[in-house]
Amino acid sequence: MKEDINITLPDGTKTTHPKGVTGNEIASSIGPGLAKAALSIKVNGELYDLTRPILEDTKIEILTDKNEESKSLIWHSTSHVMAQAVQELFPGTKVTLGPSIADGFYYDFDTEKPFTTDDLEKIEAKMTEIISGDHAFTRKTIQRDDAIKMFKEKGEDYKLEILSEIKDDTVSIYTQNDWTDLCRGPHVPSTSAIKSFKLLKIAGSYWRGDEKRQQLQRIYGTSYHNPKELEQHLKRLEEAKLRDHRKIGKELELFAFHDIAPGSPFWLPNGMILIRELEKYLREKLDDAGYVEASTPMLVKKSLWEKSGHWDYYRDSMFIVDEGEEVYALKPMNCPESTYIYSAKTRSYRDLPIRIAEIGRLHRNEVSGALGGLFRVRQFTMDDAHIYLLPSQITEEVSGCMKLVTEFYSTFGFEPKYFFATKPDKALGDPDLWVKAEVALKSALDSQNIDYELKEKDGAFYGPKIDIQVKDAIGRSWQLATIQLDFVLPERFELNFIDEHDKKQRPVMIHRAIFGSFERFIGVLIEHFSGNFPTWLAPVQAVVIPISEKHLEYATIVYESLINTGVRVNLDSRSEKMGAKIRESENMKIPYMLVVGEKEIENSTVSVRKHLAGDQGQKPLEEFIKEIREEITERRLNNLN
RNA sequence: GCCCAUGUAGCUCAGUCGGCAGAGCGCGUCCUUGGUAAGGACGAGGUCACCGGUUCAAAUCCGGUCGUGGGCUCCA
Repeated sequence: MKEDINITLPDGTKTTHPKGVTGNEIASSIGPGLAKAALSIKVNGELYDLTRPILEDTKIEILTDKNEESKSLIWHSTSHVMAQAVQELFPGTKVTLGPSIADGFYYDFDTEKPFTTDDLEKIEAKMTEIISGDHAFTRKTIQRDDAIKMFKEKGEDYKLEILSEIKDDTVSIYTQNDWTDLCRGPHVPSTSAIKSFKLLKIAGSYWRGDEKRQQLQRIYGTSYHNPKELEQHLKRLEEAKLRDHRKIGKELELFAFHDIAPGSPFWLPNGMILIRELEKYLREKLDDAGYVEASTPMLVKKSLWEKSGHWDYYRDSMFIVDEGEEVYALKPMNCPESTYIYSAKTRSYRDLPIRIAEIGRLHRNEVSGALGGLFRVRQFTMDDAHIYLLPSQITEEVSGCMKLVTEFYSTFGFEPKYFFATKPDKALGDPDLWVKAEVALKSALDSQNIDYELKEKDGAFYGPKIDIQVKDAIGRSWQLATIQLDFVLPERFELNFIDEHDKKQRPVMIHRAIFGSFERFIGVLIEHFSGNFPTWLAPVQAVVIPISEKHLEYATIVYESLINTGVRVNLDSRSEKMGAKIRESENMKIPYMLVVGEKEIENSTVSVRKHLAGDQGQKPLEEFIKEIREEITERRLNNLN
């Protein structure tokens, strides 16, 4: 006789089922509607196939397409269908890995001939055919040795490599429509759960992500149970494209790239305004936070890089200038040179912490395939700072850095998220100092009640760090700021200070950046704001639009009063119709358009039109000036995004 | 760096089978003087990324170089 097991439903209801009951059976016992909608079952927190027997007392949850988690099942299942389609269409193709990812799935194939865009259509057609067959995904547990035999017969070398790494005696395989893959699962019950899918792109990849190993062909796709969701997903991709900083940067004349300097932006006057405003804001903040500013040479002898260790580990990414007698290199980082500012004179413990900021232009010879718009460049400007301090000052100083970062980000509407990375296996520096520093960093986080994620062993070899990510207006995360402790550089450059007993001691060093690089940060800002910058950042803050030539005189008065109060304003005196001028100003995303005609001259007013918000009506000129000045000075967000 | 795609006017892009280089926007000149997202006419503007090959003939086909875009760390 079969024994019974107790199943607890999410609402707390307890039911009894025979041992070996499946998710399908439980769902049916609850209701036919649920049985039909069910995609998977969560057993003690682990996802199971609906056909997999449950063997012990447990809490369960039946998942339908309403649950986010079930999406990854659909994606993963679709990747199997795609792999089947590919192998049917292109015999001889070997399968490798095909996981679900953030918004879909991919599968990597080893194939003689790379796929083309036309192939994608063929593969999609074949997949549609397979899916319409309503084939069940069936799980089978088999002996590892049997699996090895099976995949050997199929010539699936990559699966054999995976099998050789699995230590269990048994492995699971999944079959749909006579096509079988080694897979941990779980899967949706049947291909019919895949209601809509799309293959998105073909890309190259490497087996195990290792460029020294076999080059593979990767196909990305996504799929949904609800066709509407696919539509929404594709729409989101379109929207992200509209925000692309490369597109907006061109339209708003912020920067340009030229073949003559791959990976290095040419900053156009409008983009330069962004840089200047950010620098200005940064410097205000740094002054308040007790920083001093320095500037170090861009081109230095290689002996510096030998001393810092970069020559051994970083040389491939450095631009080297060999002018005959001496080899120089363009600095890829500011830190080694910063130590020369510190050691320019004897430091007392009373002087610490010393906070040295540097807006430093750096060059890194990134491989050509890594470049991308402002996000990955060869020349960039870092908002760097190096803080020299006593070990006992770590908590307070790191707290200060985090406060600075948080304040900074709030100005842009970014929510920071913190990551605490601890000592990696390969680490240099005094182990005692590592322990103390990690405790100090943790207490800095705790003292400010900051939620953070622990990234164990993810610190730099020279010290633990706190990384800070922000989420932008459409929910994407960006890693921008970092606060890193360094025990190695002070050692290498023999930095010291005189302590209260007149003894030389070694300081600790903090590297910190708030927005990382101006280039990347501006790229993120462009996409975050969709180019609709808050007024304080907008390259042109207002444009005066006279209705006709008759109003040009008054328009000039308006224009000059704004100029005189420091507003970046244009006067559009062309003989165009007002509608055309407004259209162009809207396209250039200028925050304020000031229309002036007969009525405005009579009343000494301006008609204010706000970007994306439309006509705001008349307002005395003085009032408008006061308001825009306030908005700019307070660096207010405009909430247009 | 590697795989795929791609490069035509300042910008966005057409260019079929290899047969005289195109459009819209922008720019210049002139006309027009207007009330909240494009007024009109005329005109200038090209080493079809670069180098080589095939051909009577190349933007178009082939090879190479350079640039750009996507991907190459989401673990059966």
